[in-house]
Amino acid sequence: MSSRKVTMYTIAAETGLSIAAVSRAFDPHSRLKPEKRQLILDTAKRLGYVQNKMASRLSGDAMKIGVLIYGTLEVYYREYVAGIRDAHAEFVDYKVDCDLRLLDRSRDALEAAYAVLDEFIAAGVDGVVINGLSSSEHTEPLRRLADAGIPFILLDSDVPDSLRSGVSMNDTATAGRMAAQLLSCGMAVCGASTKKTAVFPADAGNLSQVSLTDSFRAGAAEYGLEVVRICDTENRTDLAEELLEGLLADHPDLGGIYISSANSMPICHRLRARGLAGKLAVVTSDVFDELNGCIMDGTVFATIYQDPFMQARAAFEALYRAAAEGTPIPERILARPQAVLRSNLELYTKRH
Amino acid sequence: MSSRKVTMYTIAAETGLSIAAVSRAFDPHSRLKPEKRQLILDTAKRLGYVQNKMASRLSGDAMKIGVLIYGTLEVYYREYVAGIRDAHAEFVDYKVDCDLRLLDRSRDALEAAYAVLDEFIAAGVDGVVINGLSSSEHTEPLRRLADAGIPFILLDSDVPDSLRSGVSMNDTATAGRMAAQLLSCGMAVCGASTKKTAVFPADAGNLSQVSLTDSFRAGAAEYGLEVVRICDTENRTDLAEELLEGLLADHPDLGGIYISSANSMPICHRLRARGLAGKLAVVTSDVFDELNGCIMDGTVFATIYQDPFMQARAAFEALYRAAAEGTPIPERILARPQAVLRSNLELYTKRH
DNA sequence: TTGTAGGCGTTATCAT
DNA sequence: ATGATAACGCCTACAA
Repeated sequence: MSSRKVTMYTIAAETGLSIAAVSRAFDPHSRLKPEKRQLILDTAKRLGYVQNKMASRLSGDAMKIGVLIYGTLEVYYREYVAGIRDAHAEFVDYKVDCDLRLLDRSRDALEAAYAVLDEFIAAGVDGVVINGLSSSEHTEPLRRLADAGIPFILLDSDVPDSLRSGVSMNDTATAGRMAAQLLSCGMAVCGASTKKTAVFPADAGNLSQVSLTDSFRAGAAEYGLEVVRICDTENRTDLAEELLEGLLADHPDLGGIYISSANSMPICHRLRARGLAGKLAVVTSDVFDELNGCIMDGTVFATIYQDPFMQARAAFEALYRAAAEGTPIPERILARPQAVLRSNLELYTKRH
Repeated sequence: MSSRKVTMYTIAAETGLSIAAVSRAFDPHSRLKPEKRQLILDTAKRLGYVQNKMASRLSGDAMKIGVLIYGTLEVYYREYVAGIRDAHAEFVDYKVDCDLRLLDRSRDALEAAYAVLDEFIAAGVDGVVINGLSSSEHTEPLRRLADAGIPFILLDSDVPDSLRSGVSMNDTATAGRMAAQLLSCGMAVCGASTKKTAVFPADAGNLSQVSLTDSFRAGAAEYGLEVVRICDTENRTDLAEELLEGLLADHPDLGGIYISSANSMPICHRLRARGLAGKLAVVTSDVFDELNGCIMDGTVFATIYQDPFMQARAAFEALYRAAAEGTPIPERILARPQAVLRSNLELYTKRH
């Protein structure tokens, strides 16, 4: 079939120039007489030459990407870890190392997390992925990375003034609207008597949560729902229950609830205890073992999967390409939120 | 920072053996004194050695994967092409070539498609992806590939007795159940007066369509729907319309329709013309430009995206890994069907 | 500015 | 059975 694979040598032979000249022609930083460069680039195009990044990385220096996950619960950050490992596996042959640090808020102090960032700086990593430092109080330590010239991507939620290179997160603008439409469906199925709904965000200090609440509001208007209350749970289990009780007392005819955080279990339990499971439509976020039963028995009508696996995977990949190929880091990498109902839950409970 | 990266040379130095011996130790086909091999494998594990497939492919022979798409409409196979190109791009550095042949049923004869397969055999490709030859009448030409010892994966639908290595398709068992649940939601939202539904499969000779119909039936039972008719459209536009008229004549109180093929436009047009748009719940398959308007205006309540991009991508990847790394080809590669409603349609109408 | 030569990690071809 | 050694495709000092 046709001729041999066209390499730099093919071009060198064609043009009568040296292999080094050909190599330099493709490196903008390298100096080469413009006419020679042009000749090389032209014949390269004519011959259909494609650079083999494999070979080029082979002789290049190894690089390292640091990952800091400062998580809350293992079930939540497990997918992040899986996504990072997957991306690393894809690029490991290109001589990328991955320094993955897993800290748990319940055991490890915030200082430990900051210390990891400093270690990354000291080690001279080529990029960093960070999850769990998503509020403006962490701006200063994050900026130290930026000051050191190390690009970093925040995972899950943004801190715009941290000078991060980008964010990899769920498409919250769409997810909230999906939640509204699904909730309206669930309410129709439940036979809710009103269009009254309420939202339970995790924490008003988290920009993703704010965006979800906002886009849910927009979706509610579009699908004819009324939003009677926003119940900020401050990430506390007890507060979530308390707020639910107050909500139901004030609105006994409530038709639906959207829980934008992963703090849905206490609410589901209260609803069951009060015999309201299935009488009220509930839309939640994320997929995790504890929630599955609620979806199967109808306590929860639908949940929105935020694809943390892809979020993490894409963040790592962007940093690798930036370091290895000079590709600019996109400011926003958005994962596609997916509707999970009883009929397709099974596809989200097992490994990829 | 530990020591340097551990390579085969590290192991050779550690064990005092030659680099060649180390290389052989990892190749089962290569002969080497068992004790030496064991020593090498042990120290490799101890040192945390990981093989660099990049370097190994560098010195290895180039390979080629053939792709035959015998499609119906550009909008349908465009995603297949994109998925193939994406996979090829990921592995191009590993010296894989991709011979992509695009035929169109409306222009190219079946013989042309068969001829492509023979060309692949003659060229000695290392694997083939095939779409559009998904009925048992094509068994014989497909077997010629198998006889030549060339592994191949069918895309979209299976022909079990073709001796294919595997199939890459949508998870039809789940998709049908999703369709049923979504249809029941849509019917609740529409305020349908009955639970009567009907299915419009493409073609009873296509196993994927059969599976979708079956799983829809199962889902219908689960969600309390009645299936009053299966309308086999035989892939014909005119027949679809005709069957719809007959269906509505017999069941004027029909509540919902599930169209498992991509032949949904004629039905949508008829429904609109009869003023039934939005009065009846409709669940369709796939995402393509023409359908978007129907989703936005409520003629179609939901559609099920079958992720042809991933189907193609995964097929190519499986063949590459089989040829390059000896990984066994999974018999079934299943893409995750996704629910697309008005609120998230936008995420499916633009490029990845 | 340009060319030569060595190295990156592995496999394959020769000898031995 | 085993060990040198030459590719593989590219980059980069180093030299000219």
